[in-house]
Amino acid sequence: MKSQALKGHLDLLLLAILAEGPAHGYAVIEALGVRSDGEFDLPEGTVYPALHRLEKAGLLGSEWSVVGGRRRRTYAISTQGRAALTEQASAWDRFSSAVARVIGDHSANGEPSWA
Amino acid sequence: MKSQALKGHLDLLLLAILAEGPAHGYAVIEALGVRSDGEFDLPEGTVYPALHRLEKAGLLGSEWSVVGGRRRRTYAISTQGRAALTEQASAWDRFSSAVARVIGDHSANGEPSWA
DNA sequence: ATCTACACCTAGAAATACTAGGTGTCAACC
DNA sequence: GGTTGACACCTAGTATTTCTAGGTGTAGAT
Repeated sequence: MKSQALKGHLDLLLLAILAEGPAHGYAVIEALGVRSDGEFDLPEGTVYPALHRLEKAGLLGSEWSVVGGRRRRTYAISTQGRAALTEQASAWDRFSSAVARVIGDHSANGEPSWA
Repeated sequence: MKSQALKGHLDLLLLAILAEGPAHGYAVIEALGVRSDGEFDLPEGTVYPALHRLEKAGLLGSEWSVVGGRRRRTYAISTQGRAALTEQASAWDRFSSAVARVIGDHSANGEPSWA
């Protein structure tokens, strides 16, 4: 817990989207927007470098293609990526319920600890 | 949403702890550990600068004292800080439920979008 | 005397996410 | 024929956050 207890969660989101099937970067951004009901409208400058990072880490593979005259780089999750997804999803569960415990429970208003 | 959609959540945690009553830095770290059931065991180098930042931003006030021969800096949340807490708590709710929507729902496995 | 817990601090490194540009294709519209 | 907007990719540099790795000093117990 001492190590990066408050890490970012973008990798988890990207892996989750790609766990449903291969997609290219632009489609990943749109899927995140749709699946989050508009909460996530991530700039390309955030997502593309992250995809590159995940590919370099072996969690994704990619392939170029041309569709309708436009080139696309389609990413697919790897076995390692699925393992990372499982791990990060459970880390998210722990993290988010810990946050809930901290911010909820505003009832225990007895003596302040500093007396 | 386009702007810092994935911000860190430390400020929220600190404000939530201090909303229950004033406390000094070391006590805040311990309270976070206890309230999160050990999930958050944050290094001092993470927490102290964050408290300074929040004070500079006007969300906290602080006062020095000496207890048992040891000097302490006790922080208290300000009115602005309470407003920020309310705002950040609801941002957290939106954020965490959006994450849940993205990583849950692994059933819709129809045609991949890339055809 | 030394060690641990308490209690504070900072500088610099590492990582993350964003801004702000850039390239090029295609379809629609004027 | 020219512009505009959606599609689709990219990177360099910046801002911010968080962590590492030290440092100082008091008090109490061994």
